Amino acid sequence: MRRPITFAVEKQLPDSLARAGIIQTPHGPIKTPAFIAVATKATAKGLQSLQFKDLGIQALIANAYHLYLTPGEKIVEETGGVGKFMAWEGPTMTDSGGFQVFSLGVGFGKQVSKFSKEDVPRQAAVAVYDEDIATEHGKLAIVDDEGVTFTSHHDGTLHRFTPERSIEIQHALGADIIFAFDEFVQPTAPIEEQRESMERTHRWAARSLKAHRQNIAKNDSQGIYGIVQGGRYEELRIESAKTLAEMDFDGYGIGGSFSKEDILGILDKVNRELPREKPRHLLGIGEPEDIFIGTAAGIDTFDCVIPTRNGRNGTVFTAKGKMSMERAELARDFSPIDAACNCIVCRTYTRAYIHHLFRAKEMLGLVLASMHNMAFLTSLTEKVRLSILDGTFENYRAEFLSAYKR
RNA sequence: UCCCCGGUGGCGCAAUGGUAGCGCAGCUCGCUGUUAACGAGUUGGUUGUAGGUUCGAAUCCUACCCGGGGAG
Repeated sequence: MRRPITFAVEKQLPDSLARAGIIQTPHGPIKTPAFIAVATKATAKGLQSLQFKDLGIQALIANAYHLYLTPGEKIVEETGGVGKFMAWEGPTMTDSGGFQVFSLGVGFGKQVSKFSKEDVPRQAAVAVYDEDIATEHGKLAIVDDEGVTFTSHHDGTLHRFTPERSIEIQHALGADIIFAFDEFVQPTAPIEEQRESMERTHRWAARSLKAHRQNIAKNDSQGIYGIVQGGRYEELRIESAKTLAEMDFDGYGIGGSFSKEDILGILDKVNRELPREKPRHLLGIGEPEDIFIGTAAGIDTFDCVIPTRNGRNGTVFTAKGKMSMERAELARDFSPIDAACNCIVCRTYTRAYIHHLFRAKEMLGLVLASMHNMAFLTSLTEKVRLSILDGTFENYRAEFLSAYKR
């Protein structure tokens, strides 16, 4: 039986895990390494579907939790799936909602970060079921082995996700690639807590996989990725990768928490445990430096909110590093955002104009910055891909990073 | 001409006797499986002018200047 999602490695670098390949989906190919645009609520904030191709977007990732709450997965299903819903013909993914249930439930207002930071107060990163803390601000997320009960961040209503329910929702949403329902705990959680959470994630992975394979029609049109957890602990990460590798997923997501410093060290060890012939997706990470680190460690696809979020918030990427479009010195800068960039924004508008739009709080500024950032990340990832294909990856990496350091 | 109200950092305001705060603007920074067009930090003031009362004045008194309103 031919699976809906297949992966072919075109080129594997000899002394590295870096590789270039093609993921085939029912809605077309994804040439990897690839930067997947985040479209949580069926919109890549600020960008029109019509523009996606021009911005180098190959595929999108939407979110089961958000679309379940609004507008509801049934409505998306009735329109023909999340891609159709948002007028996008290409490949799509959906995240399972595991991350959101925690970060929006108990964690809301508590400054949850995937990255461990020393200055975050201990209780600030609580991401799991402390009922006292939860009810303190009316939020709730209680985990049991069956699933998780939580309140909607919209109206406080009570909901329950199980691995089976998450898969059912993702079936309705109809993306080409769906993700197993996983659990997320704070990066600073002690190893015992991480282990417990990881083992629960493994059980949920098996159930997610089973729920998917049992639905013949959906199994025929959608692929499913398992999610590696284990926090910042190398032994847990490796164990998680080994455990999931034995399950017959169509690909693997690397989720959860890292500290920026040890992401590389852990990542390539994790990927060595995963089946070479299956695609690997690094969930939610995608600063330019991360693309190189991830690729070198064997990651095939990335997704990240950073191009659109930073764009909306006035920060743009350039070959020489990040830059705030609101800086006073740009008032009379009539050059493009990035002279080395040939995206439509850089070919059309000046820094002075976009600076003005931000100062004037005109929404076009947010849109243009988001467009450029998206084009920057997809183009960077494509260049990474080409450099792998022609064997110049390490050169390109060194060249880019030396110019990029700000 | 007289009467009333008001003059506080770029703008809008607060502080009525104890040595001036806030919002916005400005400046800078941060955002990594998006409740985020968000969040954080920060520079600016001899309080219209000149005197006086007081241990001490943005606050009270006098004069003048400026703005707004009213009377004539």
